[in-house]
This record gives sequence, C-alpha cells and structure tokens, in this order.
Amino acid sequence: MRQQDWIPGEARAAAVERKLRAGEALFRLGDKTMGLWEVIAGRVRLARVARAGREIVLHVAGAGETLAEASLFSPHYHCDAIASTSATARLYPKREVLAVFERNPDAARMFAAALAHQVMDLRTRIEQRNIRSARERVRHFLALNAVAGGGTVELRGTLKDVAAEIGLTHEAFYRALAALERSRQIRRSRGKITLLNRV
Amino acid sequence: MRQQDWIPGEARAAAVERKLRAGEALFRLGDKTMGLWEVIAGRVRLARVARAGREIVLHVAGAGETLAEASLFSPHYHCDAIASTSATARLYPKREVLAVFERNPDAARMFAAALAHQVMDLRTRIEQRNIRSARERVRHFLALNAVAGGGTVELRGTLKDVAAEIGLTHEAFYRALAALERSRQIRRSRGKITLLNRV
DNA sequence: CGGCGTTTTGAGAGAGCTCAACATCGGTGG
DNA sequence: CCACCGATGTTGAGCTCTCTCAAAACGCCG
Repeated sequence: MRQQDWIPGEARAAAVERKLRAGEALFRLGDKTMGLWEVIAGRVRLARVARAGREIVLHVAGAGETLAEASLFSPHYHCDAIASTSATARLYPKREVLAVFERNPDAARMFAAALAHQVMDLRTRIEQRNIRSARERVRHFLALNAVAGGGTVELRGTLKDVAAEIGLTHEAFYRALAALERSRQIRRSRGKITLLNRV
Repeated sequence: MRQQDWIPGEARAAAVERKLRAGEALFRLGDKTMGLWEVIAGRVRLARVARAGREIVLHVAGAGETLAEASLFSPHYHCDAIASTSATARLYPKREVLAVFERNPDAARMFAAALAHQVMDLRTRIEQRNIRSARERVRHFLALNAVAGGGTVELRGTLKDVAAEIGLTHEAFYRALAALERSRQIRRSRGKITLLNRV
C-alpha cells in the first residue's frame, strides 16, 4: 500500500526524517511512542528480545512500508525497531496525526479504510504461504494479480524480488515459471506474464 | 482478536444472524455491501473465481473472526464469501456501524486501533511462515506467545489446531515438540508448554 | 571490453509431507 | 463397571519437493 494515500497532508508537513546505520535502533520496546514511521530506504526490522537473548523477528519493512501504526494508539512501543541495513525513515508525529483524525473524520475514515485493506492483503498473503507447491503458489500469485490486467501481470521489480515476495527461492521460482511456460499455462515477455486460459 | 472488543454496542444490537449450509454463499463479488460479518460457527472462505473457473482462496475464517472489514468503506464486495462447512454468521449492518463511528470518535479510534493491531499480528504470522524449519517455527511461535506468561504458553485448542495455525502438519508439529522436549528446551504439561532458559 | 547483478539450469541433500499403524483419552451406552 | 467408538496424540518409513551450493549464460552500464 502506498502510504501517501492516507497520511493526511497536515501530518506529512510535520514529518521528520532520520538516517540510521545498520544495527542502529529507530526505537526500542518501552520507549514513548513518537508516532508512525515510514521506511524511505533500506530495511528496518521489528523484533522482540526473548529470554536468553534470542531475537524474535516480527516483521521486516522495506522502502515504502509503514511501521508501528498501532503505536498511534499506545503510549509505548511494543517492540524494537532496528535498521537491518543503513536506512532512512520518516516520522509522522503521533500528536499531529491524531489531531488531524480528531478534526477531520474523513481522514480518520481513510486511515481505517487503508488499514482494513491492508488486513485483507495480509490475509491473502498468508493464504498464499499455505500453498506448499511452488508451481501452485506461483499460479495463485499470478491469478491474483492478473485480475486487473485481463490475464496479464506486470511484474514490479525483478523476478528475484517477486520470488522473495511470495516466499520462494529465486531458483524455485524460475523453475516454476519455466514449467508453467512449458505446459503452456503462461506466456512471458520482458516484465510481463500472461495467463493462458487453461486448467 | 476478539471482535466484541471493538464492535460498538449500538451496532451489535442491530446485528442479524444467518445460517448457511456448506457451499452456500454469504455474499458474492459485486453484491452491495450490507456490512461486516462475524463468523459464529463453522468456516467461511473468501475467494475469487479466476478465468477458467479456478477458485482463488483469499482467506478462510473460522469462528470468532470477522469478514469484510474493508466492505465498510466500499459499495460492493470484492470477492465471494462461501461457507466451507455449515456455518453461522452475524451481520453488523454497515449503516449502523458507520453511524456510530460518525458520532462517536472514540469508537472509530478503537476500530482503527483494532485494525492496526490486527495488521501487526498478521505481519508477525507472515514472518513466522518464512521460517522453514519446523523446530524453529515452533520455537518462534512459543517465544512469541510466552511473552505474557513468563515462559509458559497456554495452548488454545488442541495441538492439531495449533499445528494448523502455524502452518505445519500435525505430525511435523508433534515431532518438533518431542525434539524440543528431548533437548530440554521446553517442558510440557497438558495444555501448557513451558520454555526453558537455554539456547 | 570488463564487471556486476539477474536469469537459468544442474546435482545433491535434507526436511517436511504423506501414508500408515498404534496409543491414549474422553464420552456413551449397555 | 466395562466395551466400544471417535478424535487426538504419537511414532515409523518412504518419497517428493524445495533448498542449497555451483556454474554458466545473459544483459546492462561504465
């Protein structure tokens, strides 16, 4: 989801950027919540430290993703946010965001709508992960993303990126694509994949 | 998440129950949105029908889960909802829910907070699915759920249920538990699992 | 042309899935 | 109280499929 869609302009105006080196913390569990973060570049992981020092990763956010939406409604952060690479993040101050929601119900509604949409999207991705077979998973992904394009999927990023997105090694992904193409279930052409009407 | 937590009382008063036989549709893609559904019993799947008649499952909701939160903000449903078993669902009419949000910002905020929380939760589950090793995945699950109980996890439902929840066959789950117990990383006692301080 | 990242294909191993058998437990009815 | 039954829990063996490690072709850019 593009965050720009729902972060209200007033809050965006108040945003502050911060640069991080790999390993540096954006915030830590228990810190007072400053607001909502958007990752501009690099990767930031959300994690908790379990007993015995083990780290439990909750999520890894890449460029364009937001972090800690729930922190808007909580006084303290519930986990650590640590840069996995050198990274840039943008803070939308909680006070401003909430103030906008208060005086502008439409903004609040758009926020809720965006979250609801994200819930849908995440559930779909979980469903996808339940599919073990690489070929089936790829088909699921393609069918899902072809809805708009009349059977054609425009790939965002490289095939490697897509492979990571759907939770396959790039080798497995290439092989699945090759197999689907051999059996004439798809056709490929630089950056695009077309689903053929069969099976 | 317990839906009762955030569905406003006024909206709950207006709720309507509906019973479904397996295979019957709760709603279909393109139908005018009536509101938000909660599954009371049985299982309901959200799916789209792709070209060539294949069904793409987006999500399977069990008892206690809500369906179609996003429909509150959309005039039409974006997928089909079909009972996988005989099922009961409860409708919270869109008009009432939105009206409550309109005149009660607190309710709206609780709704947004609940959604934000759900987003967190789902992301965590996706992260979990990225862990291939059964043993590691089980450890991740346990560490995650033990946070509250000081190292002890109270299992909701049967071990089979838990296995399904974390995306393992029950056999693999049993074996992983047995292995963790053998290596003294956990201790088990009817319905509870205790994480031991090691590794 | 040289270097780097993506794309592609090959071979092997490991791990989870599947199928199967059996144990255990709780409930039901004789 | 005991036999029966179904569902959960448990363990075994084999197989399939993906992951991992490797190597090479390809494309792009300086």
